[in-house]
Amino acid sequence: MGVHKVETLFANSLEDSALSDKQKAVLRASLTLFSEQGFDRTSTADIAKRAQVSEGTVYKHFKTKAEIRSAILSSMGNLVVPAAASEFVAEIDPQALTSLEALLQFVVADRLQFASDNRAVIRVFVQEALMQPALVQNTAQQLTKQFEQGFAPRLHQLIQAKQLVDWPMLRLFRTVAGTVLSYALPVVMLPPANTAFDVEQATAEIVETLLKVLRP
Amino acid sequence: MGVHKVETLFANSLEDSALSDKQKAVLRASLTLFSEQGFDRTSTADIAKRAQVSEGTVYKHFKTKAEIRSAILSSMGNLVVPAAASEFVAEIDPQALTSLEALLQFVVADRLQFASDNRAVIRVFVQEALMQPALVQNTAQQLTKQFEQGFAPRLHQLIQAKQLVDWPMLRLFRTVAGTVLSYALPVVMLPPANTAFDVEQATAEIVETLLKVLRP
DNA sequence: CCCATCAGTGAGTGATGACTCACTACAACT
DNA sequence: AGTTGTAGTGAGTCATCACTCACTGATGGG
Repeated sequence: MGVHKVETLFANSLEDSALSDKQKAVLRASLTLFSEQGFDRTSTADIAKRAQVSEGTVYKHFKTKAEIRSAILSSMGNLVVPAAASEFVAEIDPQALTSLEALLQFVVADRLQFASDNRAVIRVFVQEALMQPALVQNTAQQLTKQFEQGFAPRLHQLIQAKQLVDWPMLRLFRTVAGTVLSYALPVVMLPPANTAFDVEQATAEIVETLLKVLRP
Repeated sequence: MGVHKVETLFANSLEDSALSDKQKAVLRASLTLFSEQGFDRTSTADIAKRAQVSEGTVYKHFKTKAEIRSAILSSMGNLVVPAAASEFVAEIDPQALTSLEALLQFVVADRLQFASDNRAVIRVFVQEALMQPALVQNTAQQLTKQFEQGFAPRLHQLIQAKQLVDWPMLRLFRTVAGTVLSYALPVVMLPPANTAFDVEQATAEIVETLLKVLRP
């Protein structure tokens, strides 16, 4: 199923960028702390401590604390999300094309796994999105583009094959996203300990539900 | 449809409590600022300024800044949510019982209106919920209780009348909540200017979608 | 009329936290 | 060996912010 941990993609994307080990440690520590306590409640001293680095080092590469957040979020918004999405689109099993059920099966399982793997980053993202509408809009646009290129054509095929109800793309997207969200949200919001989450079972339930709606 | 603005219920609930006009102004200003900039980025000086009050006055009634937030959130969690919810349950048109469609129509329109009316408070709540899992769990419990008392019986009736698919209550809840969320989320996350939101049309679409899933 | 009470004031305080800078260690090149 | 460049250090600075307190003015009861 490929790499789904944004942390991993993030780390990989840092290998290329000429950052020293300590700088990477700073970014990793920041991501952890931001997701645990929030950006504002994380001091640069905290970051330095967690990264086992002096506070000066934190500022050697990043001019401000906000720049650290930017590094994480832009990596997320402009690099990781599209990367994950296109990887994801590219990965779609060609045979998944043939049946609505197989397509849903794949998409739903994939996104649930994504949500469950990336609690931390999602939390940072949501937190920031609440204060920066532009961030929401950018990401929405990115996703829309990916969706229109990767998905819409396949959906049109399914509609023509009378396997999929003939609704506007936005409505199809909403239906799937909403149902997936209703399972993913508790996983992201609650501590992992409280949520014994069975991706397979959830997927089965969601797909069953969606098939009822999405068949013509 | 009764009062749905949490701000209004909140204000009403303050009328009773023996707070002076200035104290109420403090709470109102705090709510606005918290929802606009977040709790951490709002200074007590900001609050005082917005409430047209000296900083000392802010601390006359509330011992700490966190106490202001508590006043807002607990009012939300322990008072307003149940109040709104039970008001809401009590309001359900008896005739709505007879048909699944009428019930959905009412519930969906009501919750959409709620989301659209209460962007500000919802944002404060989500922001805080990200850092306090306990808050999520408390609210979830409150809602569950209300749901089980107010809704579950009616749903059981509909199931027995073969009007509603025989799924566990949690799954029924998820289905409805997920679909409503897929319409409500953009409204809450994006600035109102960008979202010309037509509750009626959205309701119609959601109900149509839900009927497809929820019929046996 | 005087005193007590109390909401309200705003200058002040101590702590915190983002950011700086003079310095060190070390590697690479001449 | 000497020079230069670069990553890293951590004590120090300055602004901000949550919170305090000595004071004021208005209200009302005796």
